[in-house]
Amino acid sequence: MANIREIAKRAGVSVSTVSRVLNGYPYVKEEKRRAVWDVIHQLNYKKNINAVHLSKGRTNIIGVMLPTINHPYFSMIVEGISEEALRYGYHLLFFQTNYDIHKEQEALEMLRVKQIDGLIICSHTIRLETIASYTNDGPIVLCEDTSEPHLFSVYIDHYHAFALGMDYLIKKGHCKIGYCLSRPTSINSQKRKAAYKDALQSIHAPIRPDWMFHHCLHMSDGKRIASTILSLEEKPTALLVASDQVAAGIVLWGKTYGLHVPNDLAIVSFDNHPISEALHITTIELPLSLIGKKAFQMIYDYFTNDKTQPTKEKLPVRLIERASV
Amino acid sequence: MANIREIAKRAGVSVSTVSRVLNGYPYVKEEKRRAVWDVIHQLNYKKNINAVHLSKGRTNIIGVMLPTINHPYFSMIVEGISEEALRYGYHLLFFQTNYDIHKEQEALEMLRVKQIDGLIICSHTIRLETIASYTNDGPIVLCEDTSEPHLFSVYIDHYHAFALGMDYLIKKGHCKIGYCLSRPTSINSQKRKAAYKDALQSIHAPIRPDWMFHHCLHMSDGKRIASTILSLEEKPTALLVASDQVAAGIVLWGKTYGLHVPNDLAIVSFDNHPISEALHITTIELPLSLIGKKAFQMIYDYFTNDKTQPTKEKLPVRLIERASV
DNA sequence: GTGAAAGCGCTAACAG
DNA sequence: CTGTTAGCGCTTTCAC
Repeated sequence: MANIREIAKRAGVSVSTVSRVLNGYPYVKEEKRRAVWDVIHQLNYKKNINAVHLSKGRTNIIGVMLPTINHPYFSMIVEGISEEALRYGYHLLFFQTNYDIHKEQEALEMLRVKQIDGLIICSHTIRLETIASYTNDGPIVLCEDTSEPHLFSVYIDHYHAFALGMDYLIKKGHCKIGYCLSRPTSINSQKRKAAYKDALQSIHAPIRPDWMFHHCLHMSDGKRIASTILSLEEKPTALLVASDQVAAGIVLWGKTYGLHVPNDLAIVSFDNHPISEALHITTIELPLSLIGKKAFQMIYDYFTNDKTQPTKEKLPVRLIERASV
Repeated sequence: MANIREIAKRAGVSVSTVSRVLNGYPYVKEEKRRAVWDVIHQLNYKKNINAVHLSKGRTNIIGVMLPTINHPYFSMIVEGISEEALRYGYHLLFFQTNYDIHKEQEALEMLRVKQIDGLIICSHTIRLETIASYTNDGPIVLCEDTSEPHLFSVYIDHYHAFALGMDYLIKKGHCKIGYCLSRPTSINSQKRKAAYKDALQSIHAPIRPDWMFHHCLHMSDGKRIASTILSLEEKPTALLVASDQVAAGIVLWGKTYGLHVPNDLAIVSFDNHPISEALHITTIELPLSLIGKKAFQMIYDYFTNDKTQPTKEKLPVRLIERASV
C-alpha cells in the first residue's frame, strides 16, 4: 500500500509538498502539483484516514447516543443530524444503548479515547453529572431541557406542549383525562407530568394514578393501554399520548377490542408522524428533524466557529387538529 | 493529555510493558503490572484509539450503507447488525445515501482510506462492478441475491416469497392481481417481478402494466396507490405489496377514500411489522433482523476466523394469515 | 520477563 | 515556493 513518502519519492518532491497538494494548499508550483497528481492517479493512492486522525487529533466523527434506532421518534432526529453532518463532511457513529447504563458510559468513553469529536445524546438513563464529567473531552449536546451549565442543549418545551394538549382537551369539554408517557423518570416526562397535573388542578379535577400510563413507546404498548382502559370500571374520556406510535396502537387495537376513538375515548397525540395523518389523529407536531439539525450545528459551531460556550435552544411545536377528539 | 510514554516513565517501566499491561498480555511481573495500573488510574489515562487504529491498520468499525435510516425495513436490519456488533466490540458507521450514487461511492471509499474494516450494503443504486472493485479493501456484504463472486451475500429468496404470495391469492380465487414494489431496477424487485409474471402466466392471466406500481416505500405511497386504484376503470381485486408501510397506507387511506380491504381489494403484504398486525394485514414475514445479524457475522468471521472466501446465504420467509384477503 | 527501537502514515512548524 | 524534521500515541519485533 502506497503512502505519502512513496508518492513524494516518485514525484521527485518532498512529503510536505505532497501533503500540500493533497490538501489543496496554495504555494505549490503548478508543474510539481501536476507531477504529484500524476503519481497519485497512477498508483491509485488514497490517504490513510487514521493517520490523519492521529496527526490532527480529530476524527470528524460525531457520536449519536440513543436507546434504539428502530423507532420513528429517534430515526427522525437521526435523519436531521445525518443531513447536516453529510453537508459538512462529518460522519456519524451510533451507540444504540437500549437505556443500558454501561452502554451509555461506553459511548461517553468514546469521547475520551478520541474516537469521536463530539456526542449528541438523544435520550439517556445515566446521571447528568456523569455526562457532565466528560465535557472536557468534547462538546456534548443533550436533546432535553437541562440547566447543567457544561452541556449544550436543544429541546422542546414539553411543559408547554403538554399544556397545549390539555387546554385543547379541556376546551373540548373533557375533564376525565389520562396520559401515556414513556420512561417516567426522564426530564421530558417530568415536565409533561407537571403540565398535566397543573392543568387538572386548574379545573379542580382529581389526579387519577390509574389513568396515568408509563413505559409507552411502541404500537404494542398502545395495544396494552387499549385493553387496560377497557377493563377499567371508571374510564377516562380522553388521553394525552406522548407518541404517535402508541396512539396508533390505541386507535387500531381499540377498534379491534371495541373501544372507539373519538367516541369512547378522545386522543391528542405527539410527533405528527405519517401514521397520525393516516389515522386522522389530532397531534402536536414536534420538530424532530430540526432538533437533529440544531444539535449537529452546535457541535459544528464549537469546532468551526469556536463557539465553545454551551448554549441552550428551545424549539416550538404546533397542534394539528384532526378527528380524534 | 497523558500518553503511554508518560505512564511508562512514572511507573518506572518501558512503554512495551505498559502496552502489555494495557492489553492484558502475559509475562509481566505482578509487581510491575500493579505499578502500571496504579499510574493509569491515578492519571485517569485512556488509550488514544486513533493511534491504535493506525498502528494496527484496523478500526473495528463496520460501515453500513442504506438509503435512509427512517424506515422500519432498514432500521430493523440495522438493529440486527447493531446487536451483533455490540456483542463483539465493533462499532457502526452509517452512510445514509438516499440512493445517491456519489454518496454510495463515498461509503465505498471509506473502505479504501481505512476508516472502516468492512461494509454492509443494505441497498444500493451503484453498479455491482463498482462495488466489486473495492473488495481488495475489505469484506463487503450485500443484502441481496448476487452471483458476483467477490461479494458476500445474505438475502431473502424474493422470487420464492413473491410466488408464495401469488399462490395464496390465486388459491383464494383472485386472478386480477397487481403489485407494489419500490425501485423497479433493484435485484430484489427484478426477482419479485419475475415471480409475479410467472404466476400470472401459469393461470393464463394477462399482465397489466397499470396494475404494477413502483416507487412504493412509505405510507404516503400507499395513499397514492389507493387513490390511483379508485380512478382505474378496471380495477385489480388483489395486490401484492412489498412493504407493510405501503400496505398500511393503502388500507388506511383506502378506508378514507372508500376503497375497502379486503372487500374491494385484497392485500398480501411483506415484512410483518407491528403495523400489519394492528391492521390485521396478511403478510409474509421477512427475517430482517436476522439478515443484519448474518451480515455482521460474515464480516466478523472474515477477520476472526479467516473466512475470507465470499459466502452466500439464503434466509427463509413465512406467510402469516390475517384478515386482508 | 523486559526494554529498545522501528514502524504505522500523515501534519505542520520552521528554516531556507 | 519547497524540503527537513519532529511529532501524533500505540504496537510489535527482536535481542537480552
